[in-house]
Amino acid sequence: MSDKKDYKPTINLPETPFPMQANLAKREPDWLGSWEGGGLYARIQQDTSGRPPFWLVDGPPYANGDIHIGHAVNKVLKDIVCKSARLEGFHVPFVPGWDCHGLPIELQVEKKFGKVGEKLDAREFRQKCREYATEQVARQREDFKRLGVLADWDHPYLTMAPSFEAEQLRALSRIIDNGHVVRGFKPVHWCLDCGSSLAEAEVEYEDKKSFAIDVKFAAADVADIARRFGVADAVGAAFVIWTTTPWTLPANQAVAAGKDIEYVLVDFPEQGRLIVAAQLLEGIAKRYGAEAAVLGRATGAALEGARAQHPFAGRQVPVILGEHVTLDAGTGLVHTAPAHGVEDYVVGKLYNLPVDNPVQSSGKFTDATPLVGGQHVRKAEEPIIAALRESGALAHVTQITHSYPHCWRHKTPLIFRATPQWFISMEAAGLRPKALEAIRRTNWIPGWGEARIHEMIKDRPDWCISRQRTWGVPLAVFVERQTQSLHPDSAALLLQIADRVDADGLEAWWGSTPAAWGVDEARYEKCTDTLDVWFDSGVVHQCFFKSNGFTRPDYAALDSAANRDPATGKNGAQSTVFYLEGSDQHRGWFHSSLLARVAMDGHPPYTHVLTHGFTVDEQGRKMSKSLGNVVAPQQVTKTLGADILRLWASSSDYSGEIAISDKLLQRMADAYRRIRNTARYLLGNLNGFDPATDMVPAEQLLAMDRWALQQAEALQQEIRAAYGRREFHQVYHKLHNYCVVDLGGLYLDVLKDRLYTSQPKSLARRSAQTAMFHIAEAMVRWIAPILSFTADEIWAALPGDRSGSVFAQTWHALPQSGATEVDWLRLAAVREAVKKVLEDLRVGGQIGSGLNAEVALHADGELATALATVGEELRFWFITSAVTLQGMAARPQDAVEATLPGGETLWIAAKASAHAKCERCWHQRPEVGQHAEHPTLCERCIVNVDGAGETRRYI
RNA sequence: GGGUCUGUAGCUCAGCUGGUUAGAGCACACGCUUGAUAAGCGUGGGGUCGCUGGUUCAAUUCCAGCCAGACCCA
Repeated sequence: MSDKKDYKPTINLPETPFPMQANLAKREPDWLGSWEGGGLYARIQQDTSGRPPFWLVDGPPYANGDIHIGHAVNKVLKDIVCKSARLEGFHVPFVPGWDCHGLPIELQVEKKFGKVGEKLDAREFRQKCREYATEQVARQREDFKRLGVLADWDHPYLTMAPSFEAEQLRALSRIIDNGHVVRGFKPVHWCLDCGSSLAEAEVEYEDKKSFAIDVKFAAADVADIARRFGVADAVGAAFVIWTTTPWTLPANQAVAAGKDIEYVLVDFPEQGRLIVAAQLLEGIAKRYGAEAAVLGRATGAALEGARAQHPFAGRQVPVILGEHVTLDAGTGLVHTAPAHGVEDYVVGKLYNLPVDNPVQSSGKFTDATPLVGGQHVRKAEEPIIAALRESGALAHVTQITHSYPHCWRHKTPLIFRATPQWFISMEAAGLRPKALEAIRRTNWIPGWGEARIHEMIKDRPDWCISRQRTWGVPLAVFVERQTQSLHPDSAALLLQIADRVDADGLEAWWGSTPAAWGVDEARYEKCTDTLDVWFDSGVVHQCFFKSNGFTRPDYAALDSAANRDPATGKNGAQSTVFYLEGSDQHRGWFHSSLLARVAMDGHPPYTHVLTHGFTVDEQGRKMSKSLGNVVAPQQVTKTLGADILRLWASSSDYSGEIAISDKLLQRMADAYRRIRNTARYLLGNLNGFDPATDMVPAEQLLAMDRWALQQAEALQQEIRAAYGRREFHQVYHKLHNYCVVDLGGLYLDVLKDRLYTSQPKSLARRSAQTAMFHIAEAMVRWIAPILSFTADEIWAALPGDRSGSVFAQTWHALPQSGATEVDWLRLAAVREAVKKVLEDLRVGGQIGSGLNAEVALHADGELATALATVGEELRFWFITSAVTLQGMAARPQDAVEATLPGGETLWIAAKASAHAKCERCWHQRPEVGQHAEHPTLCERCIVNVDGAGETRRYI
């Protein structure tokens, strides 16, 4: 045996199988496999079944195309909400859903198999749509799963499931029964190429070049006009309207003026006497290339009721007042065709104007239409303009380019066309005020969501729920042939139909005759419309619970005073139904869900509604293929791993735009490594620690360990609060800062000496391990909602019983160890000051490691007392070889003054140690070389190696 | 054009009801360590708080306008 002893084996270095390299992209799929194989979701639901419920209702993505980063963000945020709610002690079912009907799927199927009636009949076409949607759901489901989203993937809800569709018809039955459904003729976006109306979401705005014409509507009674303008003579006077849709002139029913706008009667040399808005006269004169003499003035209000001659239809139309009349462009007088414009329709209703619509579904004018009878709308404009010119009614013509609605499929300009449609009326049974009240009782996160949806509901027109499509849930009602009104037993019949659909699917309706339902075929016909797909998803609150075997939440109870926070008046104090979607859904799903539920029973469908922003690139631009800034979630999971994507999703304040780029993701990977390594270090030092036998009681813990646990407790409260506010970026920042600053930069760094050099089973080491164990127990839960894969991996590596899943746990109860007599904040401030002084020595080349130095602190008063409490052990705090404490007066020449944040000052003198370095603990101590047996060790190391072990009290 | 928002260091975020030299972390630079080592520690530089006015003794924080961006609607 050599006389040189090897002390390395007496050092307790961290050891753990938990790898430093996560290799997430490669390993996550294996974990997923074991989650699925072990029926993790079902097991957790079972383990947590006794808890109060927390419903997160999944807004169904549309079953078409692969998921993009926006889908990923949305589902991950939902998953974080669910997982954190479980930690908070709730039972949280998370059932994913898909929106399966609608036009985009029809288009995909058309592309593959042709239009309905070409190669496939409607029934076969629907079957193909169903197959297509099924494939899409399967694809999207795999991508969502890959993100680590813990949900009931084996039992999703589908809007095309017969049980869902049946329940949807029952919902419609109730809404009809409550008197909300009305039939109307309304102008809707109409695609001349589809030959059908379009949903709002199917409309795209693009630039279009249009004729812009000024048209004269001759005054019908010039004496009346003269009187209104206070002039003697108005012979030849004409109202001038401006329009960019000349084809709508055949349907003109009025000229609209602004109530408070001032109009002038002017005389143009060639055009004659014209009536236009005073403010716009200058521009008009420029347009006509002539000067005009003002003859008289009148407000719009004074013109109401005047009569004008339609330029070619041979009828007189009234001058009416409309709030939509502006002075932005034109003449201040607006051509009004109720059949071809929403505002025109609305104002027309006030004045009881006819909604006569001369345009047929084919896009051709009816034969009876003056001037352009039988012609196609697209070919009608030039003849109309020519005729106007000929009759002298055309004051001006030009072309302009403006933003105009287009069909998203054909990219062709749309028209507005009044068509018979079914509506959920905002007024018929008081839906609007009820909905506005329901909004007030709902928690909107962020708070401004309330104002946003309130403004939308306040102004929105009736909800058109009828569509002329093939792939959808039928508007299964019967209509009287003569009057085109609903069968009086519609609500009851719908229930009957729903039961058949439940059993046999939708074809039970499509293939049926009225007689099959006991309806008189001579008098009633089947409505062949489908329901708007927004109605499908809008009744998820009714359908999915039933279709998936859950008891539906009691919406009345959710909306009752018992569930209301008396301070805020908001529902959800006891029981929660949570919706979480992108901010576009204020107009979309939040909106449709609200209207549908309120129409059914007057209650909001949710207690909490959270919205997030959209993803943009690092320069704040939206993602687009042409910009090449698209980040695909599939690519991220394949390269960096889902936990990196999840960490990114959590790191950003989602209330605004959420930026993503490869660079940002790389940053997240760096942050991830830091968190992972912190966990790994904790695990490594728990080597040999069995909580069942080695745990140190709280009151015996060393002071610094108790302090560390207090910090962890304080942080846990902050993290819980942040999860509760759903401010996940706060969780991320707090967690990361904790790992970097509190643990890495302080506690764990200082702790190393004790962990490594004290005896394995000593109180000194067990105390540290106890604290680290609790910190790890707490931390694995903090990160579980976000870094789910990593949390599971840590969970498995932690000592103790791990038979349950980390996702079924509640927050870790950290031991209440009580305050310590050490003033840690002061000590931390002094530590910072010492580090600066040491850095000066380092830069000067006098020391390398801090252990090369010894420090003398010169302080008085409370600060001196605070330091003296810890005394000798301060050297561990600063990670230096020695620390001495003296009064200010005794400071040497080279001492450096330091001022603490609180204003206290002290002097710090640091110098390189002259003593030999202990081979074992690396402290430079005078005792090294003094001991015969262990000449290379310091005193405490000798005790640790050969004796009873050193005693630590504080650090 | 209307509704609802957003704009603090290169990046992600703090800055409560207006009040001393605007804070973190990351990134960056320079060191240390080699017993968390494809790790860890320390020190340091970096912001006219979107712009312009206004209120105030005092504004990143209140008001108005403007600019840029997002979602929704027209």
